[in-house]
Amino acid sequence: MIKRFRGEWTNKVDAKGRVSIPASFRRVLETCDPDWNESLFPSLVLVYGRKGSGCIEGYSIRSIQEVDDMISALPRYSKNREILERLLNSNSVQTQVDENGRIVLSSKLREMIGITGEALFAGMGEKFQIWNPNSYQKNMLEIFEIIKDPGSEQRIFDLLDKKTINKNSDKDD
Amino acid sequence: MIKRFRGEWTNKVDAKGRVSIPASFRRVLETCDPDWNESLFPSLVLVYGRKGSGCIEGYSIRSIQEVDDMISALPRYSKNREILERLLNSNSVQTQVDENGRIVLSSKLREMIGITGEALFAGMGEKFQIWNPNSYQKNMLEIFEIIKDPGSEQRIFDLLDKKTINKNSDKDD
DNA sequence: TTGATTTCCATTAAATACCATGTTATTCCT
DNA sequence: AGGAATAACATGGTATTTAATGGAAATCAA
Repeated sequence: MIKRFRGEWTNKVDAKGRVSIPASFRRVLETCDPDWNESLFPSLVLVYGRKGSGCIEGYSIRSIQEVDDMISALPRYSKNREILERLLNSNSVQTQVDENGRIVLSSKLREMIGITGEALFAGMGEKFQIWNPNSYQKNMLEIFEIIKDPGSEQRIFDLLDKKTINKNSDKDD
Repeated sequence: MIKRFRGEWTNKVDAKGRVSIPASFRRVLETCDPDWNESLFPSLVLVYGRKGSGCIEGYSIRSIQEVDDMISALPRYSKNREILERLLNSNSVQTQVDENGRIVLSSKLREMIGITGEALFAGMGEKFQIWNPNSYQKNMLEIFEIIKDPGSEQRIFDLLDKKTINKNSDKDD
């Protein structure tokens, strides 16, 4: 059973905004949608509220519920909760994969991330991202810049070391 | 029960990218795939994101889950987590051994490590690596260069001494 | 009615399943 | 222990299925 979004896939976006969700991503959406069964098509949530990010994020139903639960755990009338509700709830939309494995990106969403003819899907474990391919390439270059120094790359991979994870996860930004 | 990937094996890669997984590696993949039983074929994850490495890394399901769990333990929207998701999730793909014991290396993957007609599999304990045979040979030469000085070889093997492992693992790079 | 959105159908390129063969390794029997 | 029978492996070729995508018909909305 596939449970995590993996890999990079580039698909065409037509004039109506239709784009295929990579097949392997659909398998994840299916297993992570509690209402799904083999005769219907999985739902997902698109979040466009992380403004600086330059991409749209796609969540499985199970995954967005975890985020929702964390928001719900915050004090009900706190300013921080209000902000998170705006960025993750107001600025998002629930949709459903169609019978051909596609979703529709509205013109509003396409303009927001500057998508014209192609969309790049990047698996990010519990969620995925949709990018303009050029923007994605730039973003990857920024990441390689960050880890260019072997020491800093090692520090990041050290986060995956059992002995150091607790120590380091505190000061991780 | 076989638990670790061991040994070096060279197998043919055909025009479609099909290549046999060494039989002993399959035994490891089987016992380390929680969904596996004798009537089906084990899954695995190929990671191509460690750019400088020159090889693709293969993980059993159990092995990649340990990595995934540690990533999931990091703060959900942190920069470090995003970097690790990119290197280990975006730059990876889940696949399954077929009934003949083969997997398919896509042309993208083959180009990435410069594989044409043959692939060398190197057991690395909890994971394995796939190399162009020539690149692998060069990599081994680099390793022999590092341990050429008997003192430095000894220091590395000293890491396997129970009394020194904790002290040394901190500054291990 | 007309413009936009959604459903349905068709095509083709790619991925996957299926079948066959030679070769090596293992088992079993005498 | 020797040799025959059997099983497992690596690998090549072919057939079938699925994915991605374009276009048309149908539905909805203003």
